[in-house]
Formats: sequence, C-alpha cells, structure tokens
Amino acid sequence: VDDRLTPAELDLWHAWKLAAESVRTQVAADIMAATGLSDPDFGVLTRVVEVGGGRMRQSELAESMGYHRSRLSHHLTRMEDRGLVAREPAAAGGGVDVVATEIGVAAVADARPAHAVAVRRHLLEPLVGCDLGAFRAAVDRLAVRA
Amino acid sequence: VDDRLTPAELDLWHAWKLAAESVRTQVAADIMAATGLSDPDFGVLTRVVEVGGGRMRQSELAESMGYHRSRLSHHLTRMEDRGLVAREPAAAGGGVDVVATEIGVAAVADARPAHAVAVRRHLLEPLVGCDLGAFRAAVDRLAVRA
DNA sequence: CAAGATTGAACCCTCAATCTTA
DNA sequence: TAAGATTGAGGGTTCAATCTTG
Repeated sequence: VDDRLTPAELDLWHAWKLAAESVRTQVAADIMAATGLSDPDFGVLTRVVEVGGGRMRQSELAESMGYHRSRLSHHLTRMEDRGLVAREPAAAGGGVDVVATEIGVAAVADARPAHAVAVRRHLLEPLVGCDLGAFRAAVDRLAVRA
Repeated sequence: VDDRLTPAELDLWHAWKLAAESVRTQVAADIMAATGLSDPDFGVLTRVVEVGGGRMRQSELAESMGYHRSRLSHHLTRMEDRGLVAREPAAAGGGVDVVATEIGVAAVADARPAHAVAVRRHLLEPLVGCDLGAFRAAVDRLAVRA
C-alpha cells in the first residue's frame, strides 16, 4: 500500500524538520539576545527603514512580507506598544502609514550586525564545502509558487 | 566591513527561509484540513500509540519529542480538553502517564495516510531529480549539534 | 460597494516561578 | 532535596467576523 512513508522517506523528513527548526530558532534566539528584536520585528523595521525610507503603507508592507493583514495588524499593535513604530493616517488615498520611531530606527541599526553574524553562523558556515548551487536549486523547488 | 551580508548571502538566506516556512505550513495545513490534528497533536499521538502502545510516561514523551516540560504540559492540557488524551498517575515511581483515548487512537490512524501524502507532496516530490544524498548531507549539517 | 484595517477566539511556544511528592 | 509537573504572563499565528471609509 501507499499510506506509509518508507524508512528512507521518513528519515529525510525528520532531518529536514530538525534542520529547519534548528536554524530558525537559533538565528531568532541570537538576534533576540543581542538586540531584543524578534524576527518579525526585524523584518518590519528593515523594510520600513530601508525600502520605505522610514515610512510605508501598511498594506504594501504586508504584501512585501507575505503577511496577511490581520497578522501584521496584531504585530504592529505589539510593536507600537513597545515604541518601535507609530501608525498614522496615510498621506494619499486612505489606509494607514507605518512610521519607524527613533527607537525603531536605532534598534534596527543595532541589529544589523547581529543578524549578519547569526545568519553566517547558523546557515552559511555549516554549509561550507557543500555545492551551494545545487543546494540553492533544491531549496528553490520547495518554496511555494502560488 | 563585515556587518552586512552580501547580496548572494542574503539571497540564499531568503530562499532558505521561504522554503522552510513554506514546507512547514503546507504540510501542517494539509494534515489539519484532512484530520483536524495539528503537527504537535500528531507527534504526541504517534509516539504514545506506536512507541508506548497507548500509554507513556509524560517525562519520557517530552524527552523523545525534544519538548520542554512546560511546553508539553500546556499542549496536553489542550489535547485533554479536546478528548484526545487523558492523564493518569503513573504506574511506577511517581509522575504522570499520558494515555491515548479511543478518539485519539482513531484520529491518529485516520491521519497517517494524510501525513504520508502531505510529506510526499510538499517535500519529496519537489525534490525529484535532485541529488538527494548531497541534499541530505547539507541538511544534516544545519541541524543543531548540542 | 469594496479595499484596508481591526478584533476576538483558539491555538502554539518560552521563560520563570511555583507546586508536589518520592 | 530534587525530579516531575503545573501555572501565568507575554509574544506569535490563523481564521472568521466586523468595522471604516474612499
């Protein structure tokens, strides 16, 4: 029958899950320890500051992060409570602008080096010696296209 | 300087994050849709039923899943509320036994085929044609060693 | 009306503090 | 006491229902 994974399939699945979980939590933990910013915090702030120059339409931000509206809304509420961003009525045509506060701008500037170090440490360095082209091609196939 | 990732590094990081997130959410969504079981639900039930024969020491279960005690305790509370498991004083030496209810046993039996289908669809099939040995080796390097 | 945004409920995870009991 | 377990608070995510407003 067809309703059970073979041991080899199961093995690859477990190895994949372990690696994905491992990289995710370690990078997040390093950045959090160094800067107090979570992964979503960092994502929001880098986009608002580097792409938007400090201000960005909320709907555009959600789109660029692949977030649903409600997810971003909940997250911005928490970030607003911590003083990292502010919400203002959008300049043109309705909607809301997300604005990075001084605290937010400083935090993301602080976090950038820690982010680079963490990504190198937990993703890039363990892969030294691997065929990165092939790895990248495999990873690309796994990303959702839709 | 050293505090910024190169475009190529950043690119691999984004591709990795996207793939990891994508596989995780799609497999979880398929199983949830087919059976109403979340990934942690499925993990708990398969271990209790297949390894423990329907009953397992809570501390042993936490250990085998790589869960902290509090994480498992919170999760079991939710599963108990949904009637999937019960908690009983352990047979020997103190502690607690987790017991799969009839509902729990039936649910995991139902879920097994859906799990196999989802893993094949979202991980195995996209990788057809890749060098699985090399991929597996790369993935193994990313798993936490500690 | 329809797009943009918010809210509430339920689920999930972590940390630190607190039982409980062999 | 120390191992096993629980609890509460706070952050994170999803879904569906509900504003709000151009």
